[in-house]
Amino acid sequence: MSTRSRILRLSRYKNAAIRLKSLNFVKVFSDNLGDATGVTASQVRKDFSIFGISGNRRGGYQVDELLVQLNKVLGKDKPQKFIVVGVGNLGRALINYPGFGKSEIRIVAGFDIDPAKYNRKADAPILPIDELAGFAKANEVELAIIAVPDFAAQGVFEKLIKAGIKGVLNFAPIRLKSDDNVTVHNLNLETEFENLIYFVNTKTSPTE
Amino acid sequence: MSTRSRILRLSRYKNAAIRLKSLNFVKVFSDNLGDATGVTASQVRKDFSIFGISGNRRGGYQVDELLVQLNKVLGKDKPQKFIVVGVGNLGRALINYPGFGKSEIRIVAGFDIDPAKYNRKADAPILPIDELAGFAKANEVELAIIAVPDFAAQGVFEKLIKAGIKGVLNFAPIRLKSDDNVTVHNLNLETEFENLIYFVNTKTSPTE
DNA sequence: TTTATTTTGTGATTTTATTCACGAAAAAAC
DNA sequence: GTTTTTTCGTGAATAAAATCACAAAATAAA
Ligand SMILES: NC(=O)c1ccc[n+]([C@@H]2O[C@H](COP(=O)([O-])OP(=O)(O)OC[C@H]3O[C@@H](n4cnc5c(N)ncnc54)[C@H](O)[C@@H]3O)[C@@H](O)[C@H]2O)c1
Ligand SMILES: NC(=O)c1ccc[n+]([C@@H]2O[C@H](COP(=O)([O-])OP(=O)(O)OC[C@H]3O[C@@H](n4cnc5c(N)ncnc54)[C@H](O)[C@@H]3O)[C@@H](O)[C@H]2O)c1
Repeated sequence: MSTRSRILRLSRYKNAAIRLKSLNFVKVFSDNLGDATGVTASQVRKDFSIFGISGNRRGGYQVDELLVQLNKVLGKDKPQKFIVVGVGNLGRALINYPGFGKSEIRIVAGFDIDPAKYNRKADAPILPIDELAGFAKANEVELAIIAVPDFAAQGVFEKLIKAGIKGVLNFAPIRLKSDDNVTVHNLNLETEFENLIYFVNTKTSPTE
Repeated sequence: MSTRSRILRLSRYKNAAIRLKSLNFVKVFSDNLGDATGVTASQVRKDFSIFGISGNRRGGYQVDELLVQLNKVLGKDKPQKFIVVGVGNLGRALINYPGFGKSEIRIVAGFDIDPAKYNRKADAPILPIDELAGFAKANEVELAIIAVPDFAAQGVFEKLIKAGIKGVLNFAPIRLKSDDNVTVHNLNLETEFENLIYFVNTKTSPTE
């Protein structure tokens, strides 16, 4: 019923709806959302139908109402707290990114092993890794981002599990395995680069 | 024949093969690669079969030979030059990432509108955006990364097209459209966060 | 009010992707 | 040298995803 790509599409519909709302749309049609996200109108309707999101025949979807429903499905009707482990180039970019603020994503702390990174005064404090479990429990955080080097990722993952973390977004280029207790999404940027390279090379290749 | 997710899998097989090679494996089986990447062995063999990558019955695949073939399919048998537009938090993280060096991905320059970012002396110089077209043509770069704020992304995209860029990896949270001349991969990190939130929330939800 | 038009919602159909299953080849064991 | 074991390669079968197509509802027009 709920596959990864279907949920990714719902997020995109939500983003498209936000954009259309900012252009003063009051209602949108499946056709608009399809155009904005690059899928067919019936794909949009089928996705909505599966989550019980309904509109009005001939009237489309009320943007405000649609956003409420999408946010509800996506679990974004309440703030979601994340911690970041590894405050290097990437970790810092995520912590400093103000765009998450607009959404309900809150990065509440960073953890590192390098004392030079510590900063207890920042909005999202940067703390020693030893304080991870205590912080996560005290603040009821169950989502984490791994942004440490590949060789450190498995160890950090195990610490996160012990700290009661339930979901991990892993940027290190190794595959961490999900299990019943912890959902892991591995996001390998290098793989995304390679994918682009492939499609550019095959399209421009003079042999076809 | 060649779909996006199939190519993503090939990249993962390649990464797995590199890791197994570093563990002194000389040959690998479809079963090993499946385990390492989270797919079935027959998926691995089918993917290989589609690209004419073959091994030996009972002997599996010679790691070195496999890597040569995978790199060839993926277009990674030669260095691939990228430029980054927008040298902010994310752009800087990408430019400074040494991990791309090991692979054949080379970020050869950054471009920005903020003079405070310029630095002609760096290995990958940071240059004014006006020099983009000249640089891209002089250095035969056809791949680019967009790491500017959302409102600037469409404008930058059009400049990249004029500069003869053929492939774009877009980190700004708006959907840029590919056409026959330019391949675009939109990578929305917020969407990835939302996806994780959904799966964690639905799994831990006490209602099911 | 009646008729025409538009757009949803969803089963039926088609397309695409994955897995199954087994013959053939290669290596190992006997 | 023969038999057994293992693993590939791939066509056939199954499963999953996307699209089609159309009745039903809602609105607008007449
Ligand atoms: N920067 C990029 O653009 C980029 C691109 C692709 C992939 N990645 C991946 O993302 C991850 C982070 O990359 P980065 O460029 O930010 O690396 P980085 O080296 O800049 O930062 C890593 C940080 O992790 C900290 N660290 C190391 N071991 C730790 C541990 N055991 N516990 C807590 N903290 C620890 C280090 O002190 C450092 O601050 C890496 O796995 C990298 O391969 C990064
Ligand atoms: N930082 C993150 O973790 C993160 C997370 C999700 C999405 N993103 C997206 O990635 C993009 C970059 O994010 P960031 O945090 O690095 O932003 P940033 O504000 O730190 O940097 C943006 C850079 O782009 C430059 N710029 C602005 N307009 C430009 C133009 N027309 N031409 C050239 N350069 C221009 C700015 O001078 C700045 O250096 C944004 O679209 C953001 O939404 C970032």
